[in-house]
Amino acid sequence: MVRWEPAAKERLQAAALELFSTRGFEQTTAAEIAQSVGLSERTFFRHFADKREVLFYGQELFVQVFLDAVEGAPRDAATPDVIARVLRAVSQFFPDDRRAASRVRQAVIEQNPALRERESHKLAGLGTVLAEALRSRGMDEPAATLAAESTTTVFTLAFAQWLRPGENRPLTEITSAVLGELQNLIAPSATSL
Amino acid sequence: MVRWEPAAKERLQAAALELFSTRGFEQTTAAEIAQSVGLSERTFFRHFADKREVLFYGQELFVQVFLDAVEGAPRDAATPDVIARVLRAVSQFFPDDRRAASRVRQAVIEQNPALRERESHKLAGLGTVLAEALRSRGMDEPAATLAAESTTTVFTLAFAQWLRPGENRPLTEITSAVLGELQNLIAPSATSL
DNA sequence: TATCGTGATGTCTGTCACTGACAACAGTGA
DNA sequence: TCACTGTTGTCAGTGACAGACATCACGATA
Repeated sequence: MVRWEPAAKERLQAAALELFSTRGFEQTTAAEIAQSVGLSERTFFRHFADKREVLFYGQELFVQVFLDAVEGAPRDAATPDVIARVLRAVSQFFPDDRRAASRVRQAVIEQNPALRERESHKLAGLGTVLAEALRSRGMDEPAATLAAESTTTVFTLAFAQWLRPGENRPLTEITSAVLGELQNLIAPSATSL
Repeated sequence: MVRWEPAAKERLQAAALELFSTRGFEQTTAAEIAQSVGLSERTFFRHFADKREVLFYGQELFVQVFLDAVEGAPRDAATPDVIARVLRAVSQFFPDDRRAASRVRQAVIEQNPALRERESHKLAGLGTVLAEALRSRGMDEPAATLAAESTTTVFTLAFAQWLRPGENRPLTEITSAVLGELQNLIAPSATSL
C-alpha cells in the first residue's frame, strides 16, 4: 500500500485548471483545490509558490527547450538561423493534441488580470534567458536582447493565432509564417536573412 | 482650515518609496505607509489598487506620452520615423533631474520579485497599447506588434543604461544610440531606415 | 441663513493568501 | 531493529485587500 497517492503536483494542477475554468480564478480558494484532491491547503503551497503558479507549472520545461535549441545550434550559425531553429523547436513543444487544453488554460488566464500579469512576467523572463543564451554564444548587446525579444514576440503572436477559434494549422506552420512576415518587414530586399 | 491635507496620493507615494528603500518592500506594511502620513490603511487602498501599485502611479502619464507621439506624427510618416519620434518624446519625459529618484525607485523594484513582475506587466501593456496605436494608423499585424515591441525594447535598454552608475549622458542621447544599433542590426546595408 | 448633497476619510469586520513550527508516519538503508 | 528521510497534516499567525456604514467639512442651492 502506498503512503500517498502519487503525483500530487499534477493532481493539484489538473484540479486547479478544472475549478478555475468553471468557477473562475478568484472564486476558487487554494484550500478548495487541495481538498478536491484530498490534500491540505498547506500542501498546495508546498508544491506551488503561490496560487497563480499552479497554472504555470511546466514552464521550466518550455524554457529549457529554448535553451537547448540555442545550445544545439552550430557555433558558426548566423543569428537568423539560430532564431529559426529556436522557433521550430519550441513550436514542436505544442503538438496539436495539446491545443484544446491550451485553449482552456489561456481562457482562464485571459479572464484574470493577476494571471495575465504572471504571464507577462514569464514571457519577459523567457526573453531574458534567451538573450543570455545568445550572449554566451558571443552576441553583443543590444543585439542579443533585440534578437531575443523579437523571437519571443514572434512566438507569442504565433501561439495566440494557434489558439484562435477556427485556426487549424499546426503551430510550426503558423510560427514560420509569422517569422516570414517579420523577415519581410525588416529586410524586404534581402532574399534570405 | 483645510478639511484634509491635500495630495494624499502623492504623499502616500513619497512615503512608500522612502519606507521601501530603507526597510524593504515586504518589511513595510500598507498600514505603516498610511500611518506615516496620517492616513488609514483603508485610505491607502482607496488610492492604490494594491500595495505594489503605489510605485507605478504616474505610469498612465508615461503611456499617454507614447500615444500622443504616435498620434502627433504626420499621416504619411514612415514607420521608422514614427518610432524615432516616439522614442524622442518618451525620453524627454525623463530629464536628468529625475535620474536620482528613478535610480532609487528602480533599486527598490529590482530587489523584489513581485515588483519586477508588476514592471514586466506594465511594460507589456505599453507594447500592447503602442501596437494598437500603430494599427489605428493603418499598420497591419504582425508588423504593428513587432514594431511596438521593438520600440519598447529599445526604450527599456536605454532606460536601464541611463540608470547605470557612472552613466552621465541624457536619456535622449542614449536612446538614439540604442536605436542606431538596432538599425544597424536590422538593415546594415541601408543608409537610413 | 438653513439645508442638502458630495467626496474623502475613518472604523469595523471579514476573507483569504501565504508562512513558520511541530508532529506523524510509511518507507528505506544500515 | 533503528535511525533517517521525505511528504504530509495541523495549528496559529500575519498581512493584503474589500464591503458596509458613519462622519464631516465644504460648496451649492433654496
